[in-house]
Amino acid sequence: MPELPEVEAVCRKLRKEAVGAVIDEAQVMKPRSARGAHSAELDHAVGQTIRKIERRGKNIVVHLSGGYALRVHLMMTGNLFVIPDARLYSARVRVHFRLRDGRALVFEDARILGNVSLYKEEDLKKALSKIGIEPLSKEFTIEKLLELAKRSRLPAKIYLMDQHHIAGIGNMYAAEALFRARINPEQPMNAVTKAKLKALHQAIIDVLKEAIKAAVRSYSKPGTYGKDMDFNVYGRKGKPCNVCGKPITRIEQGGRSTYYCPHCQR
DNA sequence: TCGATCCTGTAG
DNA sequence: CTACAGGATCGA
Repeated sequence: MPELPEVEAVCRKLRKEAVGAVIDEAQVMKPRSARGAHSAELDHAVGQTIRKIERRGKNIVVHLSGGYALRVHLMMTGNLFVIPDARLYSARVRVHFRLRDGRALVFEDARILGNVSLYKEEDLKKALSKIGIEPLSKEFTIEKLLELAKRSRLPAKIYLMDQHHIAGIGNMYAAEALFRARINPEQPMNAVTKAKLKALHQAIIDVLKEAIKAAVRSYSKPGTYGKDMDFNVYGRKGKPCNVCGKPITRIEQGGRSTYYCPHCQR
């Protein structure tokens, strides 16, 4: 499920449903799903109250009483949500928190790539400090992006997906933002013109905000996974560009697919 | 900085 | 059957 907008949608829903609940039991079905450096045993979550839900990049942070916090990363196929009856959970649930009111907070993850780990608040802060700037925060200004871009020769697409610089952008929205800013995904970040970086700054913000709206709307509706938003380039290999009509190209960057319009993005 | 790797599901 | 998947980490 995850790029910033989808993670944001998950967080918003959890804020309504999970805050105030008390965890009575923590059950790890797949040990791989509960690994994590510096993480404490999940048992420490038992007896604690869910105080607050935050998002940092693509991470979900569930603040608990007692100085602990859960960090959840959905990776490719994870999801975190509340089920009405703790006993009725799917086979894909990897971590299960039974709540005192009979419900459960469950981490579902088909591919077992994501993870849930418990930290002491202090340690978590340290762990998350390596993540880059939040693109929807007021700190993410044009000047900030210009300054960041200057320091990297990474291809623009790889750069956008690298969580150390800007947090929360993944394969789909990186491609979309680059298309809107007319930037070639292979162009080194420090070689992108100032005008295009300005356009990119706005494109990132617009794309993410639109996607959050779409994700919130479609979230909870089954079968809408991947259909939050209409894309100009992502997944459209060979189809006509919405601007110039020439075919969209697919290339590989860092082992991932990149879609773009070679005519519009130079 | 690159490539392999972690896993399973699904589309072609 | 093979190719590919909205992600990140690790070692060489």
